[in-house]
Amino acid sequence: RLRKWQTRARVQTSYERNFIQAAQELERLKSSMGVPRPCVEQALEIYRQALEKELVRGRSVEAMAAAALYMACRMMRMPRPLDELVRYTKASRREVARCYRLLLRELNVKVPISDPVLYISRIAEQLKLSGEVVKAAIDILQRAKKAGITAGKDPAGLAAAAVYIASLMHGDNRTQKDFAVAAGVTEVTVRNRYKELAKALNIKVPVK
Amino acid sequence: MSTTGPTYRIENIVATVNLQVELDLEMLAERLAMAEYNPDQFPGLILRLTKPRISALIFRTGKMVATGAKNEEDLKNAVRALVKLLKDHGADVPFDPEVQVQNIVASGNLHAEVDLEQAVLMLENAMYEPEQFPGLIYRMTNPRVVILIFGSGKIVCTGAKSERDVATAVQKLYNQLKELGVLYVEEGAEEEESEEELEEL
DNA sequence: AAGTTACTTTCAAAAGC
DNA sequence: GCTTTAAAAAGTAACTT
Repeated sequence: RLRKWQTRARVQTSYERNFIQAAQELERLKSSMGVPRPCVEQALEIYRQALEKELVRGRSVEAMAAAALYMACRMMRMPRPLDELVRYTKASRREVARCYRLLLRELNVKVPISDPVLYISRIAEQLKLSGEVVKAAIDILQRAKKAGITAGKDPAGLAAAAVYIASLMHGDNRTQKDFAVAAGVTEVTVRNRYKELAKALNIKVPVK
Repeated sequence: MSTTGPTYRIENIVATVNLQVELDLEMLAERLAMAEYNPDQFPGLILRLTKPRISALIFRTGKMVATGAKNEEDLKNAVRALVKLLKDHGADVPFDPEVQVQNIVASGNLHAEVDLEQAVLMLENAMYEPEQFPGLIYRMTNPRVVILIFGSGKIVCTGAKSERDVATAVQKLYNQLKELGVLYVEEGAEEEESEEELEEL
């Protein structure tokens, strides 16, 4: 056994072993969550940098890999909510969030500010909405941002409400709950954002 | 009429007290009805005072942590009350133990809305993740405090060891944000905000 | 849909796991 | 790192009524 250990130690450092574990975990997340390959590749690069800066010490490979993937998806402009990502890992939300903050601080990476517009496509896909509706929703969000009513709000909730309003204006008859589920927020949140957006942007919704 | 600069109010003071003597927490827990003591869960005995509403964590080593005070006066009164309480229940503790303020939490108001997206791009050591928390988290270097900044202009300052640090930090934050041009006052509300917070200093 | 309660974030100290 | 205390901010969530 000693010889086997020596052989392994010679060809595979702890760094490499850890990296391989992370790569396997990211591969698993990719297939279970349906994350695009570019995001996984970006996550691998982030994880590699984290390993080089020894940020993985004392932390679980799963938590750091999940945090790297979360960051990678945002960098690739294909954000996945942290709460959704956490459902596929055995690491706790708290641990993943802590790793993410560590990566933000220690790596010289720029993660774009979370933009509610990026949450529209996923909602639209799930509800099979038209390009017209998507365009209208994007316009609503841009106006909302100019009106200064988006500060501190969950981008997913803002996106859900914008798409809901855009759908109503295009004669769609799906409920607030459909949009809430698609966005991963509650109906209460969609309703609150909807009221604020309609009021601030003077949006009149056709009474069906 | 002047809703000029920023205002703040101390919400909580955390302090440590060193009684310099070993304490029998088991005995104290038996004699003090209001005491909460679950050594399996936490090594400290928990006492909640009601006069000034302050909570104390008392440890075997004679060290304690007092939280909940809104001013130094309440803190001093609480320490006196705690000392008397412990003495009355068999613990031989000194009358005026050493008290050290460890952290001060204050809420505040910049009286102007803040463009958090712009602010996070221009401030060093700032983080803004609306997906997880509505406030921008700003780590100020000097004074060394952490400030949570909300879009409404309301803030929370924590980590300060003195009220002076809070005052300095809040004013400095206001100046920095103003300089960065990320503060906005509602067009028709330059001089309002109805609330009664005249007692903020 | 309104209300209530409760959790997210930040901080520091204590003793011990 | 965790456990426990307290407190505020604004948003979101989960129950009740």
